[in-house]
Parts: sequence; structure tokens; C-alpha cells
Amino acid sequence: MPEADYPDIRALAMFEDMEEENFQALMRGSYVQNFPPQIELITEGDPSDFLHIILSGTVELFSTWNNRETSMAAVRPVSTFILAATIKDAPYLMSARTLEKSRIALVPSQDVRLVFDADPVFARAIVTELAHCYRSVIKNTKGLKLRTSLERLANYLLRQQKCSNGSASFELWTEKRRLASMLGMTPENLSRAFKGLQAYGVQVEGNRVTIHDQYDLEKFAKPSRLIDDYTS
Amino acid sequence: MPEADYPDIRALAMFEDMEEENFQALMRGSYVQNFPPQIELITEGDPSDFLHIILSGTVELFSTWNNRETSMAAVRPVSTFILAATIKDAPYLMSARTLEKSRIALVPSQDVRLVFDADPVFARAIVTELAHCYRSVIKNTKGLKLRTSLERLANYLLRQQKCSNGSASFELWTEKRRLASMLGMTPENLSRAFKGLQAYGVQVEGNRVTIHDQYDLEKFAKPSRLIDDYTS
DNA sequence: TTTAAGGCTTGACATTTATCATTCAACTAA
DNA sequence: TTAGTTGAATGATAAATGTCAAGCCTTAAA
Repeated sequence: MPEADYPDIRALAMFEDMEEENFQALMRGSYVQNFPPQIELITEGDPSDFLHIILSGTVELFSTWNNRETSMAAVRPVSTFILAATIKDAPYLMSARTLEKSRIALVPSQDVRLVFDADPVFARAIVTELAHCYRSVIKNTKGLKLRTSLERLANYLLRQQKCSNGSASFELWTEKRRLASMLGMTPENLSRAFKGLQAYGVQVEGNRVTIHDQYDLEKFAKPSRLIDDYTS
Repeated sequence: MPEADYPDIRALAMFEDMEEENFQALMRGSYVQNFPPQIELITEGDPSDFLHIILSGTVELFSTWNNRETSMAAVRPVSTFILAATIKDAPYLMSARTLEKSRIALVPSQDVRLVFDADPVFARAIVTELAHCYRSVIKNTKGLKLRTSLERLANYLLRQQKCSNGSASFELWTEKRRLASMLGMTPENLSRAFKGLQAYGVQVEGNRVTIHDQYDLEKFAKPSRLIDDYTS
């Protein structure tokens, strides 16, 4: 791996405080690759040979069953994915594909497990990251089971707004079809859900969303720290 | 905590291989309590002061939002719950209540975090457990998003059957209303789903389920290792 | 034994969501 | 420019799921 990529990875919470020696050991066995869009990086069911780190671009995690497909998450730089499979040395539960041209670092899973045992600080960071991921999936499950699709969309927009510095107008960062799948609905349903949110002051033009009545939307969406705050 | 309870806890994968000294340190600060049925042990949003270990009885994990409630999981002996919140020192995302008279061990979260840093074997066990939990929730999400309620029920029955030594006839271990909530549907819908599975040779009498045509049900349910195998 | 309570089932109905077919608009490549 | 492609929106319809009300059955208390 080119050393130029080290700092970005080192800056990740997972690698931030670990011993330099161990970090170097991890990087030594790793490599970086550039992928064009729409490449399937990982297929669910395959053995998890590498921990993946996305350095640039976008990766979609998705799952399939019985000829159906659902989008599980979108991963953006700089973060890791497929950590749990790496730790457990178990098959991937999700597939991954690039959505745009992406730069990905691949760290051999076995190295991760070895360094985990050698470096307590790294171990602590991994367990924190994993706990964070777990809690994110739980929050997502709560949203799926407790909210209607309209409510899920409303809260999604409020979360996205926060990510975009809280301004009333912001861009969606995914195609709507993928957003629909992430929120657990069909594209047609999403389209109608956007219309349904007009009543609460939400305006959509292409990828641009404008929230004209913040209070009204929040009153409808009822965002909750225990579902919508992905920082804790 | 009475020392009589030590062996059960020690037998858990999480505590199995750790240093005796560290195990003792954990147990020293812990205590065991007996709870009657229908007691709310944990309320979502509260700070996570204890790692809970269920020694006997049954505990339901559930979540609420906007006056709606959903059952997230049922926990049976001997296992831990609320591990992620303990690790992250973050508020509980789920509430917990006893379903029957239950015996619960409470281990101070701070002790868990301290011993984690001191005992690499314990750290390894925790991260394995957490990765396992993460993967279980992902599998659950896949079921919710990729399957209809009828398919979820069919696969649930097949999983339960396996837990019950694979015999064609077995008992449900929850009230149907809770099962419905766990599977993400209403009790009425579950009732009709059971009827819908009659076409595939499923017979229900009270809590007893009999699968008369294993092949037919599996052909419909299409169980998948990547959704329904909770062992890996 | 009687009564009451709770869970389950059922039917009728409403709502939500999905499916299918079509059109529109934006973008790309020839 | 001109097809051709793709994603999004829309209308019509179907299927899935939820809601409400009533009745049944089991269990537990009076």
C-alpha cells in the first residue's frame, strides 16, 4: 500500500491510538485498489478474507434473498465495513458494490485478528466500533418496526439535514431508488411519500430538498435520540 | 453474589476462558436478584450501569416510540444482554421486562470495561460476542426487509423446530402476541398467517405446532444460512 | 360454581404498500 | 441533432397488512 494513504486510515478512530509498530504491521500486508462504478466487491456468503476501508467514492451494502434485493447501507469515506465478519471469521452477510469510482484498502482479516490480540488499545477501538455498529442496526430496526414509511422518510430527511450543516435546503446523496430500498419501500412509494410530506412543508426538486417549515416537519416526524441519533 | 451462581456464569463463552482472578473481580462487584413477572428491569434512554445476565426465567427486550411498542427479542438463560450499551457507556436503546419469575445477575458496567482492558482473553470473548449480536441483528433486518410476514413466520417455525431437536411437533415458547410483535406484525395478522401456512402442512393447536410436510414448508420458506442460521 | 380477565380468533373494513404500465425528463452516445 | 437509455413520477389496480368490534376459550380469582 502506498504510504500516502496511511494518514487517512490512521485518522480513523479504529486505528488512531494503536501502537505505531502494530499499525505498520497491519499496513504491510494490506493493499489499495481503485474500482470503477458498479463493481461487486463482496458477495454475501463468501468467506471474509479482508477488512475493507473505503478511502474515496461510495459503496453500497446490500442483501438478496429469493430474487429480491434490499439496500442495507451506504458507506462513505473514510470508514471500514465488514468488521463483524472479519472478527468472527464468518461468511459475509451482505454484498458490497461500488456506486462510483472508489478507492478501497484491503486489510487481511487474519492480520486484524492477530493485532487485536497483541494490541489492547486496538482491541478497545474495535470493540467500540463494533458496539457502535450494533447500536446503529438496532436503531434502524426500531425505525423499520415502529414507523410507517412516511415517518421513516421524514426522519431520514431531518437526519440528512443535520449532516448538511442544518440548513433548510440540502442535497440527497443517493439515487431515490436506493434511498427507497434503504428505507424499506419501493421507488413508487417513496415518490408518493415525498408528495405526502409536502403537507408538512417539504419541497423536492430533483435531488434538492427544502424544508420550509422545520417545526411542522419535526412535529410530524417526532425524531428520537434513541432512533435517529447515530452519533451515540 | 452467592458463589453457587458462579459456575453458570463462568460457563458462558464470554467468561469461559478469562483469568480466574479477573473473573473473581467481576463477580465481587456483582449481585443477583430475583424478579417477579412483568417487572421493567430497564427503561430505554437510561444510562447503562449494569451488564445483565439472565440465570433463569425469560426477559423480553422491547422498544417504544410514539405510543407504539415492538418486541425486539426474547432472552433466555444463560446469556447476557445490553452488552453494547455497557461497552459504549451509552444509554440503553431497548427496555427490558421479565416475562416470568426471573433470576438476574447484575455486573457493574464500569467493572466490565476495566476488566476488558486488563484481560485480553476477556476482550477477545467480548468482541466475539458483540460481533455475534451484530450479525444476528443484521439477519433479522434482512428477514424484515426481504420477506413477507408469511415467509417470516414460516422460517421462524423452521428455526424453532431445529431448536426443538428437529422433531415435527414442538411448542412455541412465547405468547402469540409477542411472537407477532417480534416478527413485525399484529396478532390478528399472525393468526391469519398460521392459517395461511396450513396450505403447507402446518398445524397449530394452542402452543403446539406440527409440521406435517417438512419438504413443502421448506420449499415455501426457502430458509437461508445467511438469514436463519443464528449460530454463525 | 360463578365471574372476570386476558389472550386468541374471526369477520368486516380501512389503510398502507406493492405491482404494473405508461409517460416524462435528463443524460449519453452515435 | 437523434436515438437510446435510465431514473423518476403517475394512475390504475391488486395485494398485504392494520384496525375495530365481537365472540370464544382458557385460566384464575371470588
